[in-house]
Amino acid sequence: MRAIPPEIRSRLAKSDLRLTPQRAVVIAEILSEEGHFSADDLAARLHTAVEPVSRATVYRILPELARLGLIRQVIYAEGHTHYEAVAEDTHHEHLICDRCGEVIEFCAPEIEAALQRVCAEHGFAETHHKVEITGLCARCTSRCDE
Amino acid sequence: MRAIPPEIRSRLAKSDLRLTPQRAVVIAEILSEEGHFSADDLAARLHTAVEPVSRATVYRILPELARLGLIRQVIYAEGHTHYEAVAEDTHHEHLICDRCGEVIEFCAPEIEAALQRVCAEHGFAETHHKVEITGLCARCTSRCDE
DNA sequence: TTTCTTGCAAACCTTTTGCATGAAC
DNA sequence: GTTCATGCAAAAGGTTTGCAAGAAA
Repeated sequence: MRAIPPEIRSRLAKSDLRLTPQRAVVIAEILSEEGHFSADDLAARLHTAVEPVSRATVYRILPELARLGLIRQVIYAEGHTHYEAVAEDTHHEHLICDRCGEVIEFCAPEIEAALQRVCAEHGFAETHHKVEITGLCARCTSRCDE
Repeated sequence: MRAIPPEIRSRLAKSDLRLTPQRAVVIAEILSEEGHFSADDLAARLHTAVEPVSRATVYRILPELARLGLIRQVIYAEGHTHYEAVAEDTHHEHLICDRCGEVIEFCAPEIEAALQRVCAEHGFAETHHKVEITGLCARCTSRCDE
C-alpha cells in the first residue's frame, strides 16, 4: 500500500479528520485509481484488503474526501455516483456517449476562462465545476444511419 | 388542463408512445412548470389530479419525455433527480450554492460556441450539454468569514 | 384485436444512520 | 481521557418491475 503523502495528511488534520488505517487504505486505493469508480466497487474491493474496510466507512469517507478536493463526483448515472481522483495538473471535462457509454475527456481553456468570468459577475465563489456533453461518439455516429 | 400541442402529439406518435389521459396530465403539468421539479413531487401532485396518475406511471414516463427532449435531467442531488422543462428559446447553465442550495441560471454564448468546437473536433454528435458551477453564492460568501 | 399502459405492491439498490465498541490524538 | 471513527445491521428513500386488468390505435 502506497504511503499517504504528507500534504494529504495535513489536509486531513486541518479538517479534524483522523488518519485511521481504514482511511489510509481508501486513500491509497483512490490514488492508484485510474478513471471512474463507484463507492460500491471500492467498498467491495476494500472489504478484503489487508486492513478491511466496511461499506459504511467507505460511504462515510468519500464525501469528506470530495470536500477536501481529493476526489470529485463526476456524474450520477446508472443508479449510482461516479467518482474520480482529482488530478490537480490537468482539469478536464467530459463527453459522454449515450449509446456505448464511453467517456471522453477534453480540455478547453476558453471555457475555464468564461466560467471564471461568470462567477465574477455573480459574486459566486466557485469550488468546482463540471461541463458535460452527452450525445453520440464518433464511432457510434458512423454506426448509425438515422 | 392545458391542451397538448400538436407538435408534442406527433413527437409522441413518432416514438410509438400513446397519448393516454395520464400522460396528458403529466405533460400539461410539466408545461406549466417553472424551475426544477422531481419525479416524486410531480407524482404527489398528480396523484390527486382530475385524472389521477400513479407514481409508477410518472416514473415510467419521465425518462421517455427526456428522450423526446421535452424535459432534461438537470442534476442529481439531495438523493433524487432534478428535472426541468426544456425551453427551446433560452438555453442556460447553472450556478449551484453548496450552502443554501440556491440555483442561479446564466447564459454564456462563448461557452456554447466552445462546446460546439469541442464536439466538432471529436466527431461527437451532441444531444445535450450541462455546465454546472458549484460553490458559494454571493449572499453565503458575505455571510462567511473563513 | 393487438399492443401498449396503468396501478398496485413488492422488490431493488444505493446510501444513510443508531448504537455500542474501539482507536486516534 | 476525550473525542472521533468503525462495523454491523437495519432503515431509509428514490426508483424499478412483475403481473393482471384496462385502454389506445
